Amino acid sequence: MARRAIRKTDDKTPDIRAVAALAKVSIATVSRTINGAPVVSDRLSKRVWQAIKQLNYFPNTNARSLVSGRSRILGIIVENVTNPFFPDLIKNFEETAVAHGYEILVSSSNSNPANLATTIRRMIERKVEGVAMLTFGEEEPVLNQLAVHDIPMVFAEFRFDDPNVSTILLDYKTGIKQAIVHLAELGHSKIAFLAGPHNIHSAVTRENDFRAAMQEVNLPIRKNWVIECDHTLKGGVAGFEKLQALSSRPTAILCSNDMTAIGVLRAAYLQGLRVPQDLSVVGLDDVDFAEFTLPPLTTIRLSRADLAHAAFEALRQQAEIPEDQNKQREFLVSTSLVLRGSTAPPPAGA
Amino acid sequence: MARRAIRKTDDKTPDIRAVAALAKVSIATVSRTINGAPVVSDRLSKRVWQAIKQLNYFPNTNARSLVSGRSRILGIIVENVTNPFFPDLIKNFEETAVAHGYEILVSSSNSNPANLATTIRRMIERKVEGVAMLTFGEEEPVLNQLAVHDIPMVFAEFRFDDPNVSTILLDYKTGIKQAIVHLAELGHSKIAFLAGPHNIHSAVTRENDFRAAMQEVNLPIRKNWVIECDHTLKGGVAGFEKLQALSSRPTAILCSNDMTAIGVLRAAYLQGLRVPQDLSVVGLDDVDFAEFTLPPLTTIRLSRADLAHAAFEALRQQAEIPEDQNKQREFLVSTSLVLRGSTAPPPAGA
DNA sequence: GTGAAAGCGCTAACAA
DNA sequence: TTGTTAGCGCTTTCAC
Repeated sequence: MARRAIRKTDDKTPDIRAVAALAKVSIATVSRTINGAPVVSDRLSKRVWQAIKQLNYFPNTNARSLVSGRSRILGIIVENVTNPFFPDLIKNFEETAVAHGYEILVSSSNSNPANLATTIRRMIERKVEGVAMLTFGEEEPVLNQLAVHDIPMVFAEFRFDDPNVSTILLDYKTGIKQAIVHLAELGHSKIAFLAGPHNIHSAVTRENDFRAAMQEVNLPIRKNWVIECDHTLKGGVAGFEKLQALSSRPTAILCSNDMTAIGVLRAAYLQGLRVPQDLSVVGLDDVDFAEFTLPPLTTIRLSRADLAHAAFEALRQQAEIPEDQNKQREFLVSTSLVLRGSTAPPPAGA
Repeated sequence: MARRAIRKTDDKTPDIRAVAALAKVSIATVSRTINGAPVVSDRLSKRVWQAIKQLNYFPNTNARSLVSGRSRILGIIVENVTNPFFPDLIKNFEETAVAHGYEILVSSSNSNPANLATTIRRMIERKVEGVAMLTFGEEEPVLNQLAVHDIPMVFAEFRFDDPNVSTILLDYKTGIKQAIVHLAELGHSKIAFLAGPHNIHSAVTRENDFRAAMQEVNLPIRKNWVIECDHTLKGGVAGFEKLQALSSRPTAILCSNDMTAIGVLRAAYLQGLRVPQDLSVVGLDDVDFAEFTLPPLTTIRLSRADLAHAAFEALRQQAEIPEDQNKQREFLVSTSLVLRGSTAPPPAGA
């Protein structure tokens, strides 16, 4: 109570009224000046900015949001697994958002339903203006809850016919084709594919694109050489061991993601197989440390920056473009091969 | 305008008044129920929760913050370099914060002064209740700006005598001592240290702790074998090459951080030196992919989870414990050696 | 072009 | 124990 009284007089952080008083204008004029309303005269505007500086005034975002109904906060939900792809995706999304004056709420939901519910609640309570759900699976529960609250959403590889929902399509085809061509040009014809789990859209798409690319360059696809793994390092190790157990082995392995490829690198090393001399390995994602592996991993880059930008842009349009106008509802993110040290011509005898 | 009218009647998101009306109580009772005030009778409380569920009501955080003066938002500022230590630190901080009902604002400030200013502005405008500045340097500008706004802060290895400021002390000594003892027990006596840049407190501390540990186990410190690097992979490569250029070379290298160690791994590999048979390497940090390097890196773990917890706890106490009560102002985070595959006895002839 | 005044949805006195 | 009411700091009509 005493404290309250003191603050009132002394160290109260300045509000819009204090600025108005100092600039000898109304609070409406201060508000207009700050928000760049085109009507304020230069004379008053100057006085206002001067007062703002003098008082070291910061507008209160809460009050602003409360009255305007706009929070300038966006949510992002990703898988919270050990895959280093996602932290980097969040970082890119955050940077883009902040550059445009938005804040972000990040979800750590471990594809655990209870966490997901909490996440959604957090986002609704903070009045997010849009949610990017970049999980490559399990979109439905989020979709349903958020739709009720009329919150724009963007998904990856998941289409839904609602004006509030945008989709980012990932063009794996281009990068995968480049990788297969690269391998073929090196002289490989025995190419295996370590696939991702079939319950994830993106894994299935990647596998299909591998098959298509192989056919386009007229290379045979051996049934034994396409193995479902789980997008983890351990899965890569297991996949590699299955391949090694075969009597006829591939000279090159394309992996559905980088973690799988890193598992292959590890397993090959332990078995005394040299990469790339004895075996070529290609990943997909281009996670940050793909360049730090030994040898540095040749991989298909799925740019997190591009993906993040697309997600942000989709949400921004939903939030800022009036309902009756057309907005882009589909975005395409491409991939491309990054050559590093894990590919070489097949060994002579192979 | 038409839209406004429609929303007003039909699809307006329910507010506290709607809940009160449906439950036939006052809005104060609804507020008390939601916030767990101990005075509400079971009878009314039940009616209120029922109404909340029925209307699918979510409290508006903006309104709450506006009136209560508490945002339940914390800020975190870290270095935004390629060092993978930091994203993980953020993730841990975020998880802890969310678990306690806080949101976080992340700074991407690249130790660029303009970005820093923007970051601080963002945080002040959103009324953060505390800021964790885990940059290991450049604390002063933040300190000064935030102090004016009476915002609690926590720093790493940076003490400042203000009731609003807490400090996290990092006990590198324990882990470094363990590493040196480990190496000595393996038979190494020729141990080099690839230091971090001397303008970062933590780098200096690490180097001092290395020197102290060496003395404690009675091992000589060769001047040539302590080299200032820059905590990057490239710096590690350069440091290794300087060591190799010497006529007398170490059999083991302790690095000031993991990125440096990974550079050494890389450079050693390219020179045909086998780790750990020909050379033992130890890192410090235990970044996520230290276990994915070849060989997996033996390193001194500085737990990001512990650091994040300490930072959160420091801020939480500042925010929640009344001014006149004592709060913990110093926190200690320890380190410990993690044995993996990059250390072994020195080669026979060495 | 500018100002007065009405709330945005909620919490916390204060009254009953 | 419950209700009434006064704002929190701001944006936005609506007058002037």
